[in-house]
Amino acid sequence: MNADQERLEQALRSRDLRVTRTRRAIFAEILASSDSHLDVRQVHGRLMRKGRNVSLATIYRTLHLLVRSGLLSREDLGESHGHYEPKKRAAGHGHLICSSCGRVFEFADEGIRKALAEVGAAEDFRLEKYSLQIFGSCRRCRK
Amino acid sequence: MNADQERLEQALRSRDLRVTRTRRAIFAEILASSDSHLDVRQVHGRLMRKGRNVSLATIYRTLHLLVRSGLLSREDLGESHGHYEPKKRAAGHGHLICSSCGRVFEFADEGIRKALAEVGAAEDFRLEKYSLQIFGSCRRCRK
DNA sequence: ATGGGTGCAAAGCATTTGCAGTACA
DNA sequence: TGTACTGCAAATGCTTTGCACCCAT
Repeated sequence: MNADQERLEQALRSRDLRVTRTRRAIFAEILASSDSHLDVRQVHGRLMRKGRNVSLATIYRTLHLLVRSGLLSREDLGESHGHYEPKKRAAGHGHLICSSCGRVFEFADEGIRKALAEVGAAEDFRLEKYSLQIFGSCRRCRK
Repeated sequence: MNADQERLEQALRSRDLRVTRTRRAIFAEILASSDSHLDVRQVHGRLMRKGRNVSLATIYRTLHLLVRSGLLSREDLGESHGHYEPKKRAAGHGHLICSSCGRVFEFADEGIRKALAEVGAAEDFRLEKYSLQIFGSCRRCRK
């Protein structure tokens, strides 16, 4: 049993929720592709290909649950559906999205964090989290 | 005929598109509520209340058109549907969104702009535009 | 008049929900 | 064993599309 699965068990048990095979599988799938920002259909496809018959409804329910429990975060990458990734410690981080090839690069820059805090302060706004998407073209696509 | 309507005519004519009553009305509605970030249903509601029988389909089509023409921009404010506002000169600006009352405050901070450009440069990414949402609680709601 | 614009209804996606059956504590 | 969990299918919400009619040019 690895550390991530233990975090999952702990999070679920502490909320009197059950630790099921399906929940383990869904959580593991997101972690295994932590740099790909999977969407619901991708998670479903990967599980089905492994012979796990999991319904879309359960995936939606489980992902919501894991987001509420603080294990995952849902990201908006400029498409009509959401993407999921393991939750970072910081209260937010940004995504560089290539408009051409669609690849996503993450970043968490301290300068931005500070600039955001200042903007919030100027408006007397208590910052909880932020969501930042930068669209552009990556080096590979510019050639 | 005011300056905004002239901009609309110019934008449409230059693309060999027709200047219709319906398009004028939709554009005017967004401008009239430029600080409210209207969504499609709100635009529809306001027009209907004024006795203009405009279909949702046409509103969707027209808003897309105006975004493509550079007159409006579509913003994602963390809901499952989009919001529209007059397009600003700058290639992007952010929104402070109160998680409690839902009010939206805009800002365009030079410090953030610079920090973003630096992040892009570090990854050799050519920045086209950005979208930034800061969630938190406004002063009024914290009391 | 003629081709683009519009309303209406149906279709398309992403997501949620009701319900009956299944499996974890 | 009892109840939360799950699959299935139907429902929902937002948005797009097909088609016949309408109106700017």
